[in-house]
Amino acid sequence: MICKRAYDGYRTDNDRADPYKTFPQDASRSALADACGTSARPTGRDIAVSMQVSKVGLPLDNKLLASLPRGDFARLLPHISTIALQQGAVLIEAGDEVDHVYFPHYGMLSLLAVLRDGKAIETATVGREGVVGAMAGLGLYKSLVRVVVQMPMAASKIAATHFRTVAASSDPVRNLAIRYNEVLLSQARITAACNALHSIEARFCRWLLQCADRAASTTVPLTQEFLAEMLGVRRTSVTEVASKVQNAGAITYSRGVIRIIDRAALTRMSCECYETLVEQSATLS
Amino acid sequence: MICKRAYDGYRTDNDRADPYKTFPQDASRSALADACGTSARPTGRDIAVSMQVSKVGLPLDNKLLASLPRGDFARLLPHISTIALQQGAVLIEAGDEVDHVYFPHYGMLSLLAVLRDGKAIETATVGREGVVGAMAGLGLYKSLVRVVVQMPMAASKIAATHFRTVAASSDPVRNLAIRYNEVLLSQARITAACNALHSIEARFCRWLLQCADRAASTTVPLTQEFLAEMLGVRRTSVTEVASKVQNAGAITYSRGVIRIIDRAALTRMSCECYETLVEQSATLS
DNA sequence: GGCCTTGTGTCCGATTTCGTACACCGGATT
DNA sequence: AATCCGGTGTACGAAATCGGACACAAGGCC
Repeated sequence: MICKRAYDGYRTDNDRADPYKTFPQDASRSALADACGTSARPTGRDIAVSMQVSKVGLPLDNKLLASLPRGDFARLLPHISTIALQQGAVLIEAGDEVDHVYFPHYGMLSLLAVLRDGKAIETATVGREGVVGAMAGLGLYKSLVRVVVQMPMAASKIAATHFRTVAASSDPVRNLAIRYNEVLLSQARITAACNALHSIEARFCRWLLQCADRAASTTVPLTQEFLAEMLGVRRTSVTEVASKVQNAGAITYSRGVIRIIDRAALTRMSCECYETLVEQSATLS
Repeated sequence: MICKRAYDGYRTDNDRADPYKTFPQDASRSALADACGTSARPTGRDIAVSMQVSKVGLPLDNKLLASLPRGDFARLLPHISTIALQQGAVLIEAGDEVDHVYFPHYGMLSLLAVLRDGKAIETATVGREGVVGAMAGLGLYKSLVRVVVQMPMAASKIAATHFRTVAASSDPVRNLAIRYNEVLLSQARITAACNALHSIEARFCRWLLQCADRAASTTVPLTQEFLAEMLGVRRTSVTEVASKVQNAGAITYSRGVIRIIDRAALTRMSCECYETLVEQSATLS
């Protein structure tokens, strides 16, 4: 039963206790979800982890943070800690209180709508151009979506209370949240249309393109099972289209790693939605 | 070809010139899309149209306007005109400048994502609990969706420039826009999930329930063709499920009028999304 | 009354996607 | 080297949905 697969699989009792929950299939991977707890302000104490800075990036790698006026950014900075996130981790669960705001440095988060039967489906993705949980700084306290980590990544993390305080007296910070929310809205709408009108093959290709952009790489480290969840289809359907796309020469893949060989071909096999997403995102930023 | 049907059908050259565009099939209906131009403040001049007030409602019929503090509402009021809208009218076209903000008094608007091939699909609906175009008051000038009138209705209309001016110095007005945007986001996400995971039958039923709520009536004045557009499916698919739902005793219908006979049965045949929509909307308001 | 137009019903084969079961394969573990 | 397990391939019938064609029916209009 789908219900069982999706729900029990993704939310065990263990998961609930651990804020950096992992999907079962990731249990065997190296546990790199250790919050570094490094203030971005380099103090003596932090020199020890400076090696990790290159690994986890800097707050200014996030485009929204980078776009803030110096003064406003400076007010957020003391509250920022940098955190590494493990692939598959559930950053925020649907229905939970949003108590932190996350600004990705690199990598990709997915926002999933969660149905009562436990099925979950992607409604938007967030990379270093965005933020999740920012509306918690403007009065919305409960998340309506599940936020999962699509690939190993790092982010700046700010307690919602701190973010709220700064936002209350900083127009740029408030506007950042509002404007990015508009991007999320646009993405959700396009996803709604795409889900209703486009084939699995087209959606599969669209998703790979997005993901490759976010990874800034032609290699996408994802299993077909994972992808099937995102697209809301059977795993075997993904296998079928993946195989077809591979035969067409656009990608190769093997055991959890998909490589894009011919981006143009992939674009041709995808729907217009990829381009629309890029365009609208640009328009709104 | 769907493309031809949807696109050419819905945007002729005539349509472009007329701000209150109508769908072709509505051309024969009485043209009641006359903007009343009545300020809600009853001046002597307006007594002549006071008969129409009961027909078109009052600004305070809109729940968002009604929720505003007296003072803030008073600042919007001078700029409000009341307008009647014809079923099928396109209030805002995707890509167009948003130069007015609309607060429905009753009835229902649909927000449609428009694809390049002209196909359009519903991503959210707005009734008297909401507003469209409000983000134009916060820096977003171009609409990313098409807004169409689902049933004869009336709304308060404010020039975006005026709304912007008031919003700039009124927290409640600004918050209203931001908060309602959150509702639209929630709706779009649920729609995305529903489109991907639920059957046409379930979505058909969900839509009727929503529509009936907004109409505050058990009668929904819509053709199957129209509904098919909203759901992004073939007209004949709608006929099939409509017939099935009618045989189940939940509705009766005939030539553009659907009547809900057994709401409980209809709810049972619909997906959870109807309830989720209601809940999330309540949570966010 | 006859004629259109619009809305609905039905039928057809084609295609996509589903649900499920099971085989296979490769890398990690032991 | 043997084993295990997560990831992938495949097969099959069933169901949903599509695309398109066409017939029918209700109501307005002449």
